Amino acid sequence: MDIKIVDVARLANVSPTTVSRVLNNNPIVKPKTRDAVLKVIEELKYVPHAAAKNLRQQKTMTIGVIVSDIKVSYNTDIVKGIQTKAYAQKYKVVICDTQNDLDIEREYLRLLMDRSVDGIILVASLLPEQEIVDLAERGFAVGIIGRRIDRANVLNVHTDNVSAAKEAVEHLIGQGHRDIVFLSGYANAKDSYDRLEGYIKALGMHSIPFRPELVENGNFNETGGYEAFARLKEKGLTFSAVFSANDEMALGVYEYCNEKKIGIPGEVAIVGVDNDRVSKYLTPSLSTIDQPKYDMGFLLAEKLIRSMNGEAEVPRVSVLNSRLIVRQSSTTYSR
Amino acid sequence: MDIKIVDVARLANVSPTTVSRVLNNNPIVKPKTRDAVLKVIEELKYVPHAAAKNLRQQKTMTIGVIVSDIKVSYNTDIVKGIQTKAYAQKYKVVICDTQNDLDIEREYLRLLMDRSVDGIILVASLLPEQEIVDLAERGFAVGIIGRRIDRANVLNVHTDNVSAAKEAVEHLIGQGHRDIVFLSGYANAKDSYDRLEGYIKALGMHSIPFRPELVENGNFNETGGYEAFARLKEKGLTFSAVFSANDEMALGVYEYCNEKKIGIPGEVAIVGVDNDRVSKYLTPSLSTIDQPKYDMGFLLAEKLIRSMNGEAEVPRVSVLNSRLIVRQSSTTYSR
DNA sequence: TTGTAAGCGTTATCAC
DNA sequence: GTGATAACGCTTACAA
Repeated sequence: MDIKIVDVARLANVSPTTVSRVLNNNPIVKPKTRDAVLKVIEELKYVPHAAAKNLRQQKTMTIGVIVSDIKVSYNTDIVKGIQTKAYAQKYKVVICDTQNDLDIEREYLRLLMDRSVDGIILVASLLPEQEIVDLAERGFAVGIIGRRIDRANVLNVHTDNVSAAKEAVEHLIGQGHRDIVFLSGYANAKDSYDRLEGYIKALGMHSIPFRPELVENGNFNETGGYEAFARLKEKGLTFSAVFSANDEMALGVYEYCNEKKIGIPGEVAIVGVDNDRVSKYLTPSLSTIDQPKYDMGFLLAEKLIRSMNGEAEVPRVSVLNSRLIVRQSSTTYSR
Repeated sequence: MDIKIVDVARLANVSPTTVSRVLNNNPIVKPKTRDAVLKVIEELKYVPHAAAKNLRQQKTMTIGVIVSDIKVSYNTDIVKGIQTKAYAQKYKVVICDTQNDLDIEREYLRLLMDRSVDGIILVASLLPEQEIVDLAERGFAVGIIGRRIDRANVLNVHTDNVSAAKEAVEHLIGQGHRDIVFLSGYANAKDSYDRLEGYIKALGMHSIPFRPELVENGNFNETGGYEAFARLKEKGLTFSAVFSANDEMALGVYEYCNEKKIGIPGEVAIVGVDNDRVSKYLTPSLSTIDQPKYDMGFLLAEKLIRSMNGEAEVPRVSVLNSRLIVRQSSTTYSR
């Protein structure tokens, strides 16, 4: 437990420097010496002390990932992508879960600024854009996934929410719907705003008037979706379809419909966003927009690592394509 | 970015020691000095360097959690419990995802042995018991969740798998079933073995002969469950119920039944284990054994922190109760 | 109440 | 090829 490099050095009859060289695979050491040292390391079960190494080298080979909620499959899929790239490059990954709380997110950020990580990735971040920019300006390697942001030194991978939403709504229109609800997320979330834009565009392309009363906020979670849908119903509004800015809120709609015996998709068709793990298991299975979550994580990790390694020409922003997965909840002919 | 304690000290006209005292809330510093120092810290946006601090103090205030798969809700629920306790005590949490690969698990373990964490928690670990014991013997603070293990210096929280399985199977028997399949996990998993024991006990208590041909291995995953169930069906065995050692495998059974139009619970009743996030969304909803995952995480984190702080009398092993959640998949009268 | 100086365990630099 | 030595940035005796 408290064996250090000098202990190894002593037992192997070499200097600490040599041991260090062996540890770092410096090819200059004579094979014979190297083997002797390795034997002692094995014998003593020596493990280098990370803090000492980090202090001396001023880097940690670790990436910090700040996630809104580790239980959401959208986030974990992204994390998987990050991990895969990171490990391949010998980077470790530290995951921090903010529980969707902006203050906790800030606290974590401060925590990670102690240089225990070489770079930071934000997933589903609530942080105001300016604070992210500040971070970058202070010299930290920062990337953000899922949210569109185009600022100096901030790496970004996102999907085109506008056109994805448009595709989803057009799909509903194609199924014969004209009165389509839009369930939005937090008002301040750009994601949500973009989806609204796509929704309006789709309506416009088919000459369907935009009815603002059909837009309701469900705060991106199940309960919020339930309540938003309940409000719409209780107002007595007429509509035959729902486009939900994420699958979680759609779950709330399912629940409400179950309780009130409202048939899906017969009486209400639904399309969500995120392709959450549960959505394909629902009855009826939920149509949704699938984002290439894993790839987004992988790609941003790659960008970040390249930029941490001093590469100047790392493309700052990448846009990946999402795709509509049509399942039972939006198709009248099946079931 | 590279502001250090001396820079703060210089600007505040004090010694580095005083700055350090302010940072660590040492009450001995005069309020006036303290304020002056804080102002400079703020001004310079100084953040202490973790590696230097860790090196000097020989601790990191970080707990490492090694998890089999971050996508499985069983794991994330536990992690949430760990986090909550840890953060309350000012500990950070590092999550490592082994992707159910024993070699990756070993690699992570080696990584964490560099003293970048003060203690290690294993969740759904595949590691042979002896290796865990070795870890503890080398002086690391180690805890393991979900798997029963009673060895010196290894902290443990688990549930009583035997009686939980017994309860589930007795529930099925109570519903009139006598020919009950047991879908097991990896052969070497103690968890799975315990559940088998409970299964056999329950049969015994109701004088139902144990039929070994009704036990099939599904490797704890969806595909495995599908295939195991298919093998049973193709052998032409008769049975009216399935007890699956986890919910994932039950998903496979659902899939098979869907394809072959086998009615659940009419033709086959099913009970799983884990209360996975998806299980309540299935149709029919899946009866399952719910373990207090969050509490398990919380409790083990508490044990670990206490033991890292040198408390001698930390109870090594705790057993929590799981409970049967009866849903539609095992009750003939409903739906 | 504050400051001086040593030391945590590595690795980088420079000799040999 | 190998080794002595300084330095990374902080905390903690001990002194003042």
